[in-house]
Amino acid sequence: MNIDEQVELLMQGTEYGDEELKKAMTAELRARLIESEKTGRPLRVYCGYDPTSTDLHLGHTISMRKLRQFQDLGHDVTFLIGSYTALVGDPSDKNKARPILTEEQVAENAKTYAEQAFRVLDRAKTKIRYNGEWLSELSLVDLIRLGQNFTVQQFLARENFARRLEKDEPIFLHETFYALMQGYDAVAQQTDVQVGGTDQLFNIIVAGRKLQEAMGQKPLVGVITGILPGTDGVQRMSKSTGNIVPINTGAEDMYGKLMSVPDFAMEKYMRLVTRWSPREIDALLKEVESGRVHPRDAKMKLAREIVSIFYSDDEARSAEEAFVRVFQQKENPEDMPEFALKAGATVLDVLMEAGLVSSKSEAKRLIDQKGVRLDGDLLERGDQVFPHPGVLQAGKRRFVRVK
RNA sequence: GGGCGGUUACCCAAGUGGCCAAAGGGGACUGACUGUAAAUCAGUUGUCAGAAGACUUCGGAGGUUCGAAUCCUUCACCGCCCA
Repeated sequence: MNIDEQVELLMQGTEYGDEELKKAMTAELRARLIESEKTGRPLRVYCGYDPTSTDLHLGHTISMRKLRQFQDLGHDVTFLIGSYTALVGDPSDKNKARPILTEEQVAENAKTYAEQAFRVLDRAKTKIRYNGEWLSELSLVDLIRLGQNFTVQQFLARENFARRLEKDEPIFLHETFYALMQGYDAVAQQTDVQVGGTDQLFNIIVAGRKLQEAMGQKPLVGVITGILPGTDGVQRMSKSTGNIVPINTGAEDMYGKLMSVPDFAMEKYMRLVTRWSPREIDALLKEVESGRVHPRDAKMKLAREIVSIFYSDDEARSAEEAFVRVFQQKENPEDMPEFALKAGATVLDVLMEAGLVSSKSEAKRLIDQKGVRLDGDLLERGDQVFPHPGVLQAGKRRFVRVK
C-alpha cells in the first residue's frame, strides 16, 4: 500500500467537526508515515479505554478497528487501560457526572475488556498497559504544574461543560482533571498517534498535544473516529439509550440486530466497523444507489461481514441462514431455548416462567395484542391450561420450545 | 456560613389535599404494512386479578387529616444567588 492509500484508509471514518483541523491532521499523519518509512521506526499508536463496563458493544470497537489498521501497517500499538482515569470518570459527552468506580471493579472490567478487544486486534502485536503505571506516580505538585497549561475558560468552552453550565447542572472539579490525566498519558508514552472518538477531541487535540509540547515532545496526531449510531440509526450507540449491538451476544442475534439498523446508517457501519477498504465501500454504495443491489442485500452483506469479524465465517454464514429462515421465510429458528411444561400450568405461567415476559400483566397485554402464538396459532387466553407442547412465540423474535 | 429553588414512573416533565396509577413528550413493546429498514396508522406501557376491584409507587423517615405526590417536621442529595 502506498502512502496515499495508507492515509486514505487511516483517515476513513474520521470526523473532526472542522475542515481545517482535519486537513492539518491528515497532513501531519502523512508526514509521520513518510518519516516512519524513512527511519524504519514504527509509529507509537495508542487508544485508551476506561473499563467502566464489561459489556462491549460495536461502538467500542471502532477505535480498535482503527488500531488494527495501524497494526497491519506495521506500527506499534498500545491498548491502554484507563485504570486510573476510570477512577475519575470521563465527563466527555455526558450530561451527568459518571459514577466513580472502585479499584476492584476496574480490575475486573479490564480483564473482560482486553479479552473482547482481541477479537479485533492482533493479540501478538498488541501491548497492554495501564495508565496507573505513571499516573499513580504523580505528586500534587506535578498535577498543579500540568494544570498551569490550561485555563478554566478552555474547559468552560467545551460543549458538554457549557451545556451543563447552561442547564444549571453540576460540574465537579475532579472532572476537569480527566483531560489532564489523559494528556499526560500521551506524554508518558511519547505518543505519535492517538486514536479516539469525537467525544475525545478535547482530550486528544487540546490536552494531549499541548502537554506534549510543554514537555518538549512533538505533538501527536489525533485520529478522531466518527460516532457509530445505534440500532435506531440516529443516536449514538450506548447502553443507556438501549440501542446497542453487543459483542457477546451470539452470532445469530448480532446478525439480526444489524439487519434492524436503518438503511441510512449502513455507510457508517461499513466505514467504522468493517475490514473493507474505502474503495470497496464506495463501490458497494454506488451499486445500491444505482439500484443494481437491493439495500437489503447490501445490509445482509454488511451484517455477515461484521458477524464474521467477531465470530467466524462459518458462524456468520449459519447466522445468515437462520435469519433468512426465520424472518424471510417465517419459519422457526433451529435453536431455541427449551422449557419443560409442568402439568396444569397455564399459558401465563409458561410465558412467565420461560422468561418471555417479566410480569403476568405484560403477558396478558401481549396476548391481547395478538402477540403470542403456539405452533403458529394465535393464543387468545392467558388463563387457559397450556394446550400442548410446541413452539411458543412471544412477539416477533422470542421463541421457546415447550416440551 | 446565609437566602431561595428543586428531588415524580425507563428518561424528560406536568401535577400544589379527594375527580391521581398520576397529563404531555421521548423511548420501549405489540399489531397492520414491509426488506426484523425507514416512514405511516392503530394500540399497550406499576403489580395481582377473567372482570368489578385490590395492592404498592411520587428522594428517605415520621406526623397532621376521614383522605397526601400535594400540608407539617426532620434527614439526605442537587442547583442558583450572596459570602
